[in-house]
Amino acid sequence: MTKSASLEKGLLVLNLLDGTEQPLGIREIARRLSMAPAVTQRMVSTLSEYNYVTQDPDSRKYKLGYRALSLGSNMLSDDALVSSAMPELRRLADLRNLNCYLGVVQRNSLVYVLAVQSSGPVAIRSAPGTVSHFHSTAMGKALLAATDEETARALLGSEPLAVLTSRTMTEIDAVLDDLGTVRRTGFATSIEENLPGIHGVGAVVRDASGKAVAGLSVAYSPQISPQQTIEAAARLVTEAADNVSRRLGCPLDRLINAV
Amino acid sequence: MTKSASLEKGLLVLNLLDGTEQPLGIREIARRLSMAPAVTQRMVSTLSEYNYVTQDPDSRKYKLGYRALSLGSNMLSDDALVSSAMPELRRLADLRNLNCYLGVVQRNSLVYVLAVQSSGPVAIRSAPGTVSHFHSTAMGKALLAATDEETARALLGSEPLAVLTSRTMTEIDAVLDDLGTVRRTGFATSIEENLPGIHGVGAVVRDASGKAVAGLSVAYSPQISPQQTIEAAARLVTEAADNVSRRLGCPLDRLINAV
DNA sequence: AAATTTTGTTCCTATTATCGGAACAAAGTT
DNA sequence: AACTTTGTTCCGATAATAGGAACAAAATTT
Repeated sequence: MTKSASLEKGLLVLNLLDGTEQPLGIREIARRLSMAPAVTQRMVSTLSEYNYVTQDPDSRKYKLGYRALSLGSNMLSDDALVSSAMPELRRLADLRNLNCYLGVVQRNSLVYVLAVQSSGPVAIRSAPGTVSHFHSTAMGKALLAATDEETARALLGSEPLAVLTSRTMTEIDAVLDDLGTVRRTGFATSIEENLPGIHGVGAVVRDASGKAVAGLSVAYSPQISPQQTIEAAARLVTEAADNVSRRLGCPLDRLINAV
Repeated sequence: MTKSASLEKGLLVLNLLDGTEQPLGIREIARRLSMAPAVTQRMVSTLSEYNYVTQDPDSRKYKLGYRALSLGSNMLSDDALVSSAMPELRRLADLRNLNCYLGVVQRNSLVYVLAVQSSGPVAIRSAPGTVSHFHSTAMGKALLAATDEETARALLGSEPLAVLTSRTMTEIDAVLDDLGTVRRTGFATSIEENLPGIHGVGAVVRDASGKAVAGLSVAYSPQISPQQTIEAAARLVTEAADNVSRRLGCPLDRLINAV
């Protein structure tokens, strides 16, 4: 695969600016990326022309522009999946005080597409576009369970599983074993396996062809919400996932709580 | 301002892919951008390597990748303004069934940063990053009114004002005249000036230095919500804006409803 | 089922955009 | 007021890019 060096440099500038809070000057960007200031200047000027970056009028430093925000937002608004899931997530977040997520598999990665924070005390931040792990999250395990073992192994990857908490499953076979339970019950759990002190419950959303197209999950802190139980959350999640699936035209017998 | 031709081509590919719903093939992208297929291939490969675009495994066509989604989302989560405003918008959207927006001025453009749709029947879509007009929206006029006439003229631009509805103000001087009322009352209105059948009310948010840093607005359809009045909406909007300003450390005497 | 068009992708070299040191003016700092 | 550091421009040596041609794999048509 041949690649364009100049375009790559521009993307590196975007990545850098996306990762830093404060605006950066041309020479500082150049330093961090080991590029010549003149080159950096050219990249930044081009990015600026397309509003991917903007220059602060006072400090003359650069930060991400609004195009960085708007890029990809059409993916959300034009999407049947997103518009079907949004009301369900909002309902769960508002009425039940849960942090709700919708995610899809893209290029063997688990990507969050929607994140609706509960208005309650703990907002578990996870911005759209963020990549997460299959083996440690309830959403990830729910999606794994909807595939065969071969695909699941491919999604888990060849590298050692990342250890995120003391309860993260570290063996691929242990994860695969867990999927049997997920398939039987219709939902997956993550008991402090992804974030310390956070419980998650996830289930899959299916489209008209019955294929699993997304994972829907909720997360909460049992320390702050002691009245919340896995079982109650599982009921809410599977119902919400089924509601979305129904809206996508999924056959009724493929729903988690099939009739 | 010199610019990088290759980077520009890559950005054009992103713009194209962002604007089309269906995935596009290499040769189709090349055709629409008048580029050679081999060149397009190189750009797309590079963008793909950084996950800005992904290739559909079946059709081998390309669409935006998850990096297009995640780029810029840190702007939202790390931002004091956004995290201060989000709860207020959510409250207005949920309890009062209003579509709520937060926007800032960037590079002489009015950019939506947050959009919280009401769970009610009419969701007035406006994705984050979208650019809107100063002269036709309540948020825009509120922000204009917070500046002096010279700055306001600069923000309105030199081109003729876009006509969006039959009630859109088309004369710059008429808009500037209107700002006096906005300054006196503390809020701006848009009565079907931006979207037919949609009323909007907006006010400004100020930071610790008292500077207007953002506009907060709500929109609703009076046909569907006949009980809603401009006056009631104005009270909610100015209160919400003041709450956000307070959270940003704004001096109390600079608030709209000053003590 | 065979023929044909269209697809994504790679190769290659003339061409052209890019690189980066040097130079400049404007801010900021000492 | 002297000095440093900043964003920005210039320009010749250089290295990356452009794009036609070629290929194999799909998709389409015959």
